[in-house]
Amino acid sequence: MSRRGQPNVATGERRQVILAAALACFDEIGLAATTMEQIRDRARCSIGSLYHHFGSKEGVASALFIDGISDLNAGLLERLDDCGTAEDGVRTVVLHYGDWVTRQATLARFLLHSREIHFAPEAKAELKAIYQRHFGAVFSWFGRFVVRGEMKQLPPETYIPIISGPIEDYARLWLSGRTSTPLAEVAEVFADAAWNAVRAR
Amino acid sequence: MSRRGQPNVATGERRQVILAAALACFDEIGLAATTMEQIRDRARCSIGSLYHHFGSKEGVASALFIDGISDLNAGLLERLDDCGTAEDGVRTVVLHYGDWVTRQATLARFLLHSREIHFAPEAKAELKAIYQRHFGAVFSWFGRFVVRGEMKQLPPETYIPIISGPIEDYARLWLSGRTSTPLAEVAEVFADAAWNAVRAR
Amino acid sequence: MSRRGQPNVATGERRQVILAAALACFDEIGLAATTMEQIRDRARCSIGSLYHHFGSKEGVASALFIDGISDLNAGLLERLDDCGTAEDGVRTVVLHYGDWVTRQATLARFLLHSREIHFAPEAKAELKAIYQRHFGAVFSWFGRFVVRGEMKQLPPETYIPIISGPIEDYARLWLSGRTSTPLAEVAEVFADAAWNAVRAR
Amino acid sequence: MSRRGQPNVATGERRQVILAAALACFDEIGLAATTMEQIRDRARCSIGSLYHHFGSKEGVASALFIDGISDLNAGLLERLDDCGTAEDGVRTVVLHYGDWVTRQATLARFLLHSREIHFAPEAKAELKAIYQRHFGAVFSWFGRFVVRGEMKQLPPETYIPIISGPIEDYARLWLSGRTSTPLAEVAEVFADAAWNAVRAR
DNA sequence: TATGAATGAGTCTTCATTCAT
DNA sequence: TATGAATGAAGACTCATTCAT
Repeated sequence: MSRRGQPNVATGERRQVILAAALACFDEIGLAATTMEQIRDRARCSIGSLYHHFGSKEGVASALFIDGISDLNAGLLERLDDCGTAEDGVRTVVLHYGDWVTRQATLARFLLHSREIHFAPEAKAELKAIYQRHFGAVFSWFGRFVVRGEMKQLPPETYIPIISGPIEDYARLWLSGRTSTPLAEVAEVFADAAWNAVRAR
Repeated sequence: MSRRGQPNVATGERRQVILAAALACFDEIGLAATTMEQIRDRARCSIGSLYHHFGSKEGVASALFIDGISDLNAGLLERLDDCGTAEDGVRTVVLHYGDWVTRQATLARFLLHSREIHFAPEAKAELKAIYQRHFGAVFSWFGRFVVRGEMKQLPPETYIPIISGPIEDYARLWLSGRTSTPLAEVAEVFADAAWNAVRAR
Repeated sequence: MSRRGQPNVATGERRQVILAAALACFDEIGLAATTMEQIRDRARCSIGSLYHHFGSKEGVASALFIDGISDLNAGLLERLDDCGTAEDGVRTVVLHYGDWVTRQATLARFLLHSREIHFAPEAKAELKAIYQRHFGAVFSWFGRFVVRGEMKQLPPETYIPIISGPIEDYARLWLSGRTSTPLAEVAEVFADAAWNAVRAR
Repeated sequence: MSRRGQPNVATGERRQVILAAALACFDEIGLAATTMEQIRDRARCSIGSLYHHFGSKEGVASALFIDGISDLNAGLLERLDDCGTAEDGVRTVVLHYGDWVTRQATLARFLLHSREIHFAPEAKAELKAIYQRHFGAVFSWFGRFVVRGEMKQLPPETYIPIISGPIEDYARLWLSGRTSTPLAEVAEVFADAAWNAVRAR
């Protein structure tokens, strides 16, 4: 039984309420500094309920992280489906990231600080699988354009930093409140830069 | 020789010994999970000495962070002094970051996770001053090239993400061990991409 | 039976056990010098239980103080109910104090050193309310005798020191072991002195 | 060499500065909560100096207490010298206490909470000697009036509580700020009460 | 499934005291 | 006499987790 998409509404709702409460706490107080008691207060449930649904504090953080990453990834693949050209694809990667971070600012802030989370082996494995599936699909989508000579041939590990690095960096800036210009307003600049950096000449 | 047979370290040296010990602990165990006891064991000093020099655990982390950022910044300004062209400057920003991260991998890993640190108001103010001074100098260095039309005119907040974002993103990857290709080997790729993204055409 | 074979005490009972243990410790070791560990050892409960019930060391002391004062006050009002004359009332104030201190010597010793306790604002407010209610009742009881001219008209704040001061002073002496003559044996002397000091002539 | 009255002016001054600083700290922060560091800050001297003069924190408190008690006692004996009648003597005991507490309010507050001090055996012995000498002199002064039948014959331990208890009780009240009527204004009332309580009829 | 009182190992931090200079 | 950096034992308190109901 997978964690997501189960029809058990009551349970699923309780789960979501807890995750939302935890996210708010992690964001305001920090992951390490947040206590289960604080999550419980915010979720208006019992300590027992927390442990029933997530097993541990780390379990809450893992679930939040995995749900978040899955949503972010799924959205990209969906939009990539409608793209026809390399430029379209590259710009979509950048713009989708900008859109998603704007819509899910708090969750995005949490995802960007994942290194604080001590994932259990199980969660680690699940994450690895998710990443492999996702980046497999993305690379397979872009591969043909490199083959056709429409995109530069670069060391494989550098494509993602070059395309997503700038907007991700700006997202950190914006999410931490150190800049007031909305992501949406500058996303096109990063899309341009990304395409300029990887297009073949 | 001091009471328990340890060499009587000069004050400044003692400070450095503690910071090095703390960095090693934060890196291996994580900031939140590291205890003052562990730092003390590693620094071979007393708990009292730790508190005498840094006041609190957060004080140790703050000092480490400020020292690190200052070193990184100072190095860049020094190298920028020898640059004559815009391209030279842009490439130097990227390459210096790559060099520094390679040389100071552990410290770099720590700096990249600054959000875990709960800076005291004082430390916050000091950091702000450091950033303002540094970025003031950097922007003033590059400003003339934008004026002369040798670099694109972009929203000011986007230059740093566009130029440094990719190598920073790759640095995260490399520092976390998720790629084995050394930073030095791909740094030129990011330098090219950065210059391509900001040069005027 | 609970986990470690201790009888599963009712919540109220557990509270009382802790308070009794704390009182014994405070008396033997001193408030400041008593550690929570010592209280726990004596109460045969966990540290967590201590904090669950009282929140802090100061919380234990406050509760002990408030419970004690309440018991002392309640006893006086009860006995005052049965008094018909001013002399009866004045003597009862003195004698009840003597009786109570004799019966509750340890608790009395603790109450007489209240200034060591750092009450939280909440506890302070509760205490103030208790005092106001109590002294309001006592003054209202005695008021008619002053009006009728059976007791001297004195500055209001001096009645309590004049009536209770001597026996309280002696109680300090006796409780600290600096005199061996029991309170009960000299209480009548203080009752006489009190009545002599406030009766109208 | 006794602690008081030495002609070494410089040293004596430093001693007084420290004692004054300590008194202020004890009064504001509480004896147990005051740290040597706080005393040092207030006395503007070094930690080493503190230990040189008083040996320990408890040593500071003891010296303060002994100096205070000695001053209070000496003043009474001086004034008693000028008294001719029993009534004069009894009233003087009460009024001198009131005067002294008014003049030395902070010191008085400290003396009234002596139970917090953990005197060293030496200090304990010194104190005991001081008390014996003082109360010996006082009792010897009053003794003749009891013999002559001018004062009531009471259990010896009850004289002091009866005579001094009320004003001491009021002093506690006033020193703690729970009454605004100055001691001086009500001292006569307590003098009257004391004389009424012990005069022979 | 839900509840929340109880647990206790583990932290950070304090602070009286020492002693080489 | 004076200084103050260094020491480390000791304490208050936290909080993830358990489990009987």
